[in-house]
Amino acid sequence: MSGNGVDRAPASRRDKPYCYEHPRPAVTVDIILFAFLQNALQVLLIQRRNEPFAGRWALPGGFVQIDESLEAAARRELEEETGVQDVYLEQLYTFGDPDRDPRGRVITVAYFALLSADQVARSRVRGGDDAQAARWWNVYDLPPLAFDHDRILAYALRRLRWKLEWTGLGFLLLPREFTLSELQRVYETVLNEPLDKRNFRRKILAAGILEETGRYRGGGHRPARLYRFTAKAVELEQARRRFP
Amino acid sequence: MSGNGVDRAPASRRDKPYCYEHPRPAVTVDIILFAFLQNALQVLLIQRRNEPFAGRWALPGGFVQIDESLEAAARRELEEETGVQDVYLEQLYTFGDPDRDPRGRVITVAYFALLSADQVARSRVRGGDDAQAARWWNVYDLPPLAFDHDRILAYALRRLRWKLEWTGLGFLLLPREFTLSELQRVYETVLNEPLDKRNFRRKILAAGILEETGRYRGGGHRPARLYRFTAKAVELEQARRRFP
DNA sequence: CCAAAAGTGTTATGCTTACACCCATGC
DNA sequence: GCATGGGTGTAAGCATAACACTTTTGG
Repeated sequence: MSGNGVDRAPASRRDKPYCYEHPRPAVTVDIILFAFLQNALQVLLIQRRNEPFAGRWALPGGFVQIDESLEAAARRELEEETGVQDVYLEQLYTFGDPDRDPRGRVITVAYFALLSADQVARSRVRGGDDAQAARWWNVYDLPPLAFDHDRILAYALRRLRWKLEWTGLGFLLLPREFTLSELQRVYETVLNEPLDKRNFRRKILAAGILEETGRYRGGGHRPARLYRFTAKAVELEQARRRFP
Repeated sequence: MSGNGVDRAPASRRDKPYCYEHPRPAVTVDIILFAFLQNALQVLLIQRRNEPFAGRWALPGGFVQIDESLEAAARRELEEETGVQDVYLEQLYTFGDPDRDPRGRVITVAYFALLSADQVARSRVRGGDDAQAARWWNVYDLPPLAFDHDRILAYALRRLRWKLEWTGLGFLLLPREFTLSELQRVYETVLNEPLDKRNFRRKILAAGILEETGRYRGGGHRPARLYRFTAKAVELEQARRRFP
């Protein structure tokens, strides 16, 4: 390994002042932001304003600043895009094929994020500098995507499914208080298969990560008990000797 | 996102000829190479020759070339270090804290690899440019490591354990033909707990990824049947709707 | 009283675990 | 013949999966 320092170039080259002995890739983070809206699993996409892929939809993301961690970069992008903080975030995979971006070598670290319904309500979704528009798309009905973002998204969906099959973290997509039927609908939508009501309830309650609020949601018919997740639910589920 | 091109600087600055508008991190791959030697789970480390951490042991790795994929970089490093090809390789995680390398911003994509006993036998372990020495270390008895490599290694071990708990891929650490007792010893060593012989055999045979060779290994006492893994074993186990 | 969603238990099946003795060989 | 590792089966407990009816409310 050789010198890793940076040299500021003289004023005559101020347009490209960061110089290195060897060529370096650009490093970005891309965020796959899932939310559960209108009874559907949705993902946030932004429409690109510039070439390449102008007009196409893409995952939100941006360059990693030189002095911020990867996760900090992901959180920053996420907040820029939605205004929301304290989002459940998890590193997904790093995509670095040399030709994945026609402008040059760009390595992207993909993060996947789950936005609760409360957070969606508080959020103000907007495009960044490079985008005309930002909106939620149903994951089962997506437009063509820019770059290799279809592949990244497919992978994120696999991971989300795995997560819900093996952990009880589905409540991260719901509001603070929710009914078991709502939670079941989340699982059914993500896993894309129907689940047995009694078995679902037994299993999710046995996990010990939910507690009753004592309140009820009346809505036309028999009121449903409201639950919330316990303070240590996320931690507990993460620790359940699964991976990662 | 702004210009991503590269400018070759004039001859006067030929020492650092690659210039960019914004500062860029260096990107490396690090390999956690596991093998099962002398009845122990071992990992390949190289001793650093240069500062920082001169004399300390570190994971093998190196810079990602500008025109190679991340996995290709990992395979190249692996072959440089060991001379072995066709290794089982899997992306682990990307570590990118700003201060993980005192020389500057270095983001590393960690890959973990499993070397079969045959491959170990064929390999010629040697240090790279930057190393004085390379050798195998028992994972349960490691020296202090350079950078954040202890953290990376701990994570790799967690992943390996998870892999062996949930898949039958332990044979990747053994020679082409092996006995069930040898396979069990691999699992016990990696998981660091004793396993029941009968249950282990039932489970591993039920997975349908092993077949008898018809041959036996005599070694002092009652000869043991030799098994090999089937051609599609790796594929099969990967596909078993687990993650990743 | 009817529509709509909430809520609730039991049984059968398969998987996991625990556990102890005989077998084949080399010396 | 004995020491050493190879090889085998069964029973109990536990988790999963399948399955249908009653309850509560609003209109």
